[in-house]
Amino acid sequence: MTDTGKDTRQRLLKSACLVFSEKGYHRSTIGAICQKAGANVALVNYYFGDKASLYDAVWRHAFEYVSRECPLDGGLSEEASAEARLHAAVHAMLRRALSSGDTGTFARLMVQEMACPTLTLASIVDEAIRPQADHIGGILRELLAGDDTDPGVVTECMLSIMGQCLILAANRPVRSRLLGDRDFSAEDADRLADHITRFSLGGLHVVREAITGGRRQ
Amino acid sequence: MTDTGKDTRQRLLKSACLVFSEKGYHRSTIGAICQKAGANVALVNYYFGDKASLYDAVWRHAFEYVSRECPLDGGLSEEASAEARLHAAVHAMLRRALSSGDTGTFARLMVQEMACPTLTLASIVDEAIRPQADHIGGILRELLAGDDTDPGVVTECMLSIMGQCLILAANRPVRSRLLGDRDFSAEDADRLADHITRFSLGGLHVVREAITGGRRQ
Amino acid sequence: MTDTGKDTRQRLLKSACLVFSEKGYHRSTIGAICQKAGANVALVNYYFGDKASLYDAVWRHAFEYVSRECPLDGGLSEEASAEARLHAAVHAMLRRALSSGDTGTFARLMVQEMACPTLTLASIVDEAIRPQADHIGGILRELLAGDDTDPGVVTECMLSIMGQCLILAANRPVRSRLLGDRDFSAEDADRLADHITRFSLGGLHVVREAITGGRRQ
Amino acid sequence: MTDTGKDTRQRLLKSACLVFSEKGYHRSTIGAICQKAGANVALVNYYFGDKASLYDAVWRHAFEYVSRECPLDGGLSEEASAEARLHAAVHAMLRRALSSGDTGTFARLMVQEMACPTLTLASIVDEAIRPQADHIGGILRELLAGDDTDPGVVTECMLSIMGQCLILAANRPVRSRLLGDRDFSAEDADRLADHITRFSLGGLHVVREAITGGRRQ
DNA sequence: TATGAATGAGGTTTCATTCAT
DNA sequence: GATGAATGAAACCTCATTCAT
Repeated sequence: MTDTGKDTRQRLLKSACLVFSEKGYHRSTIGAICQKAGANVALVNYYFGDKASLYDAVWRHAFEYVSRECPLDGGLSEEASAEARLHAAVHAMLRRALSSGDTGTFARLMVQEMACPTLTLASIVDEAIRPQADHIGGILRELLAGDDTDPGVVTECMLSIMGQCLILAANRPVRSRLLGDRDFSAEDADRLADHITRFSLGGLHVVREAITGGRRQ
Repeated sequence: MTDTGKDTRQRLLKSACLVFSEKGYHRSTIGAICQKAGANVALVNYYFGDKASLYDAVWRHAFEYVSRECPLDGGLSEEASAEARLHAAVHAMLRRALSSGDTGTFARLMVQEMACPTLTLASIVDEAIRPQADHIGGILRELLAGDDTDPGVVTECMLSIMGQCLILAANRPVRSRLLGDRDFSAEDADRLADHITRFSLGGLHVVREAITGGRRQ
Repeated sequence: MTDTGKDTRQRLLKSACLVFSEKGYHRSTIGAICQKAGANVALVNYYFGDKASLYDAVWRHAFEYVSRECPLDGGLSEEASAEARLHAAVHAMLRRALSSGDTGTFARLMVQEMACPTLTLASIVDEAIRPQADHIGGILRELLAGDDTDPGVVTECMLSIMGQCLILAANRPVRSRLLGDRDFSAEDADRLADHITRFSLGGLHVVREAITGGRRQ
Repeated sequence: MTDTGKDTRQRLLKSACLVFSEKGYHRSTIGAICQKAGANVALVNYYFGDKASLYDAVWRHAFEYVSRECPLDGGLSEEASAEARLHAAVHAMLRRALSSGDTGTFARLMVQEMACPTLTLASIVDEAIRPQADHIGGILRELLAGDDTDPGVVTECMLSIMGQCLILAANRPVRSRLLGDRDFSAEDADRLADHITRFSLGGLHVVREAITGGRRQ
């Protein structure tokens, strides 16, 4: 019987993940979260303090979950080829972007924050987003000109790649209205990962040519 | 001659453009919009009917403004090369994404809708977003395999390109926290347009190889 | 061109008659009245002072109109039989109750006041309603026991008759929902006047029997 | 044991009965209802959802109360004479019309709806008003020509009787201004019921003569 | 005489939060 | 741990009225 407490807390957290990631912080109401969890409205404050702290807890949960279930290295060792590791990272980002359950929470929260930043934003960027950007950056340096690569170029290429992935995390209503039958779902992650990896390797190839070509002259 | 009347309406519209594009529909309050415009709260109702209709007016204004001041064809004729037209379209999207004034309103509203769609979404997509997607699609077909190109491939490449541009329209706080000194501003539009165009042409080259190479064999 | 003034005033008054009699004082808005009249909102205050004074003017207009077009004596001389004069009064009240245009305004305003009295109520009762009640009362005294009739009995019978007429002035939605196909319209005034007169003469006969029978014993 | 909870809901309902039946739906404000109940304005939403639902609850309450405390059959069995049952129905309607407390709420709400129908009107007519009209109609058929009676005649006579009762439910201010000392109160219900029953039986007698006399000839 | 603009008050509703039990 | 009740702030909207022209 001591489990009821933990259990209710978990139900609230799960419900909050769904609601916050779908509607964003401000459109979400504590009432809706509690109703979906079958819990009393006062319990959010009991377990989490207030709405903002619940939001923090949701972020932490989503980050831990996705880092564990859907890591950017895809299980590959550091010795795998840069191409393979890029494919793994793209694939992971796409699974995050296209999933609807727990796996998708993180990417959708990110889209929400990119539109409407909350006070939580700073720590989110520091703890969750920058490490992933650095991970991609490391792979890109290998694919470009090694450690000597101009950091500005790395940043540009990183944004090129993350942009291709993040646009797919935009809310389903927009995408399905725009794309109609051709909208994507989680099953398309493999195919899209192939496309984006190939497209990006092509792009990176040209960028590297420009760099090293310019350097040799 | 008097500063009343049309002037107040314009001030309200301008203020609403700023507030809506920065905070999104739901977080924006009529009170804040009117305060910034130096107008009574009831005037939104007087001039626009209600909050939703004001939002519609803001979209229309932003769309007209950006279509006029920052068109995707960049003033190029239809006979220009596909590469040049792609560069023009990317350049236009980047100026929209990175500008802070009226030019930037449209892209920021789009990011807001991708996170928190409103009831206005459907007509926005139909009237404003799809034509632009089609414009890019037309250029891409030329760069790939002509009118025979698999529509699915065109869609994927279009998303690759729009994704690279849209990620830059994410709210400034997120970007500057992540990128620090290397964050971009409107002055970087030229350089970034060069990068994204080059990167994308590299990607498209590989994609076309895969298509036509596969077909010829 | 000096006619525009009077003309606008008249249009406002007419429009106000329709709106006030349909919705009552409080649900009616100056905006709706002016819109129906094709006039600016400020003109009500210009011509009538404020909403309450417009309402007063409407009452006066409706009372004068109905007194002239639909008098309770129906054009009969004082020498006509009491039965004929009762029929005329009932007929007039029914035409007022069932008409939809100017003729119907007075009765509908009365129903509104009976539900939601306004500050105008007192003068309305004194100037418009009591004279009519007295007119009916006079006829009834003739049909009962002459001038000796107990005033309480006259009042009771007067209410019996006016009640039968006024219930037909209740708003059309209620009646048509309740009565369905058998709801009444202005064309039924003749038939209903016959019914109510016959019914009431029957009732008055019994009441007189009770009075005079009791007196003789 | 605490006075909170159910008690507050009841206080709100009671207060709403008073305010709605006195002023009608549109003139009544949630603020006034809550103030009279000593409750916070948000509690209407908490207990009833919104103003319209509170109004529904008031109707239901008033209907149940009056059906229980003041039924049209007055406790008489179906075998009682039609005259006695008519007297009971008239007596019940008058007690409803003249009472000031809970018993009077129903009739006063009805007068309000007859002047300013709300969206609730349709269900009110169906659930509360039509059954009562049918009850009277049944008695009238017995007093006229049995089941063969022309339904139109039954309707006319029913309106004659209900009209005599409903006019007494008109708001007190109107009546007392018109009648002065002779205005009625709940204590007059007995006497008025006698008058209206006698008056109506007289009227019905004549109507029946007209029907059956005409038929026999 | 007429108009459009502007204002302030008041009404309904929503919501995060707190409290007593 | 959990609940229902209660609160106050804030948001949107409506409307009568006033003002300058």
